[in-house]
Amino acid sequence: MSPAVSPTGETDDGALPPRTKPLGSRERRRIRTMREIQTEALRLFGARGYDNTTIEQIAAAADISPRTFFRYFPTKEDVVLWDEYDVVIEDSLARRPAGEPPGELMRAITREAIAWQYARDPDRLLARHHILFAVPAVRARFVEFARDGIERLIRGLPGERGEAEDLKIHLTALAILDAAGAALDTWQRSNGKEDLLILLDQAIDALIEGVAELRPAGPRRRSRAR
Amino acid sequence: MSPAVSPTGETDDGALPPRTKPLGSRERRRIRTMREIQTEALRLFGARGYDNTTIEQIAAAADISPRTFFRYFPTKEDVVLWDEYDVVIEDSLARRPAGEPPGELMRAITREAIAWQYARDPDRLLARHHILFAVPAVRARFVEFARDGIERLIRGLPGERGEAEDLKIHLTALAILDAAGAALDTWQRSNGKEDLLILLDQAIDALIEGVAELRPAGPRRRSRAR
Amino acid sequence: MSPAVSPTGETDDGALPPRTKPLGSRERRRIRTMREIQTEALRLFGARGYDNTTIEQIAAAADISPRTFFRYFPTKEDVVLWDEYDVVIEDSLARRPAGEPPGELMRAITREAIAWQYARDPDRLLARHHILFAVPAVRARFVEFARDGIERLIRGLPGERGEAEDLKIHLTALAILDAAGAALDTWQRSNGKEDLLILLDQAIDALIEGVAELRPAGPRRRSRAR
Amino acid sequence: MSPAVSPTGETDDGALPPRTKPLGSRERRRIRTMREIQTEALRLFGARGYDNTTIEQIAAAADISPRTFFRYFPTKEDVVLWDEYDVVIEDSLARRPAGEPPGELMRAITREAIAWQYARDPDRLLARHHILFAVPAVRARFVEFARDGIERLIRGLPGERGEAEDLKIHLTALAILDAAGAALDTWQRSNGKEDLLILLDQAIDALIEGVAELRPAGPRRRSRAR
DNA sequence: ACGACCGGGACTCCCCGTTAAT
DNA sequence: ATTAACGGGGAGTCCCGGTCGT
Repeated sequence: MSPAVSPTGETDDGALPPRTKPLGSRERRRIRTMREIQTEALRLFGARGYDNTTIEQIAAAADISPRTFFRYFPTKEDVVLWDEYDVVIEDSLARRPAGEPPGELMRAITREAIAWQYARDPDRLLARHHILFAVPAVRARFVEFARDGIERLIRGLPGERGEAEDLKIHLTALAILDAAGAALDTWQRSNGKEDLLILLDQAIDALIEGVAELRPAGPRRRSRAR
Repeated sequence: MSPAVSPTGETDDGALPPRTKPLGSRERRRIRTMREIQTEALRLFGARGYDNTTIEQIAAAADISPRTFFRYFPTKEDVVLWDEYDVVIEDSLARRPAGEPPGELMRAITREAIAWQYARDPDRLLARHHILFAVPAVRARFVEFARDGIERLIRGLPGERGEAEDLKIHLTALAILDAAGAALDTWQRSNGKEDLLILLDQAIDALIEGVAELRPAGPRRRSRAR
Repeated sequence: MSPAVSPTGETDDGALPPRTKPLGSRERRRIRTMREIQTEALRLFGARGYDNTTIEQIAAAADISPRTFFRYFPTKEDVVLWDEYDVVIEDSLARRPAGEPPGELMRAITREAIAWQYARDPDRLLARHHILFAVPAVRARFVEFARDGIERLIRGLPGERGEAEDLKIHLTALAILDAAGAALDTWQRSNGKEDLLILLDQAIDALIEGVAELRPAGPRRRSRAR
Repeated sequence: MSPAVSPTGETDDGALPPRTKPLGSRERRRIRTMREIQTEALRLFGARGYDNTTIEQIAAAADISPRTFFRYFPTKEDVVLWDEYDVVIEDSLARRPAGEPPGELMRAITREAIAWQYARDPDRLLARHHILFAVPAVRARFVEFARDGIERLIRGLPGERGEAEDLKIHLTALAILDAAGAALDTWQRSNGKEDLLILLDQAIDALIEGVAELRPAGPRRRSRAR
């Protein structure tokens, strides 16, 4: 579990990755506040459990009012899910080679997003995924969140594709996300002892193998050439 | 909206499956009550929206007390998700040929569960999936629900398998479920006009194609973590 | 300010007036709880002001949860407005002579409702009207409340009347209510020193005089016989 | 929905009244902004309902910040109530003949205020009163508002009167306002089809008739309090 | 088994005060 | 000198669970 060393020597806590366009001071401040709240929340969740921690307690610990908590995180679940790599994704996208097959693109984005958090603050990632694993409501929201991300990504893809093609990409991306989820789960169960990125690769390989064993159903009912 | 008649003539599609063991009269009564509650709930959801309908209103419409609602459905979401095929699954399982590859088994179970509802009461299935599609919380709970089903199924599988093998089955099953979800979504968006089972087969074919295009990552091990 | 002496010798606190049909034990209990809550609320309002008192404080003083407060009183305003004579009104109605002109009926009902509270617990009535007078939101809700009462009463009136007749009754009732409001205001400003019922009669007389001085506008624009 | 042309040929109905002192440019600008905000608000209220529209949405539609909304309108209700005739009232007052009986004065002012809006922008008046009728909180605030107006007017009346006289005026004015409210309600329920000013006259006539049927209570003093 | 009653936490909305930016 | 941004706080609604009596 190698802790993150920012390549830039910036001293401010929570340096972000090199950005195409830097964030305004307001945005920076907002992110810092969110991280502070998250820090307190994760601490309390770890100590007393997710369900046994109320927003009021989190707010008190973070020295804000309950009302303000909701200004930053629309729901209690979000304080677990949030991380800064959301911002990173579009950067990743910009760096992918043109013409890369969409499936590979999805995999690469997923991998980078995870790797980034993993390198930067593995403890926080671990704490978040302990809860993610244990609390259905949080997990559910995560899935929803990821699903939205996929749709946005597909819509953002260059070129014209048919519905069938989009469906293919969509399902591939979903399967990759499930694989990532499984990797994260295993990693979290090992308490961060295993190497997350290796687990991720293994999960994707397992996915490829498993799906390859399915027989296409198509010919049974459609005229499309066998 | 005509109930599905499979063009292939396969007998399993939607036919009322022979039950291994019949239900007790108490169980029957419970199921009838649940269906009544669900009927009223779906009617109200359709008329005023899911979020604008309170449990109190559902209870009033179904002539029960709010408290009793929760005796039948642990949450508001469940009244959308619930259907009788839960009971059907173990029957399906019992009828699968021994030695069937797990992936195929998962696909067959999924297909039968959907086909059963589709043949029996397509309008209700449609109403439920309209909501499922529109309300994130319900969708989330559905995913959770399905995920649990997979784990139970895997644990129930005969024979010994290693962790790697289980992971493979797990991810394959998840991918199939996602495909089923996509098919259901498309079907629901078409307002039931399209043939659900054909959509399901198409989705699974799309999944197979899409995942086949991924390059295994395994061999490269861990040249660089990031 | 003569305190109420219940004509019945019942020892239970808060005896209600002789009822056509007695209330169930559940209803009795509910009314007692509401009075307890109101007592605490009025005490706090008197001590610290209406706006400076939170529901949480009232709930704490009444030994209930805030949630329960709202089960009894839908809004904070209602805890000021509520009194038991709501229940009394239909009794009053039943005792009015058949064929009484609607205007007189309205006046009599209003008078009895006020007189009942006035005789029974003038201090409470005074405390409530101090707030009613001082807090616009409460006063507003009171007007709304009274208006509803009038509409219900009109609908409950026997016999067939045209729209024009209903309008006449409606406006007369409203005017009487305003007179009652003015009487209550004056009474409250005198801190209960004046005789409320005399004030009420004076206000209604003033209303009659004042309106009598208006010239009908009708003939200017309508064909109806002068 | 044709603006009213009074059959009587009276010139005061709805004509833009000559202003005693013109408004400053700042004031003009303020009024224009308020009208813009109100326009957007009424549009949203009509489309999605009063309660389902948040201040944030109104602010967004009017391109201002939520905070700024409150600089123009102290509450959400006020955006419905506000209109420009407030300014008109003192003009009306100045033009009334000296020595006019107070009751007639009240009636005339009320009538002019309504007629002015009715002639100027009947659609807006209708939209406002649809909400006024449907949303208790708004209606309540309107009553409060009108009541204040009455008190200010009475205080502004020339000459010395006793308390009894003031009470008479007060109650008469209130009754007239209720009549105006009833007329507005009927008009609004007819969707603006009926002639508002005729309805107003009819309502006042009904009031006069109804109150005339009441017997003065005065002489009987206080034979029995209950 | 059911219903009535109550508790509690999440969450939204209105509204206001303070601070910051223009 | 306005305007926006931010934070705070109270009211109110909803979901859901526990308890008790029937």
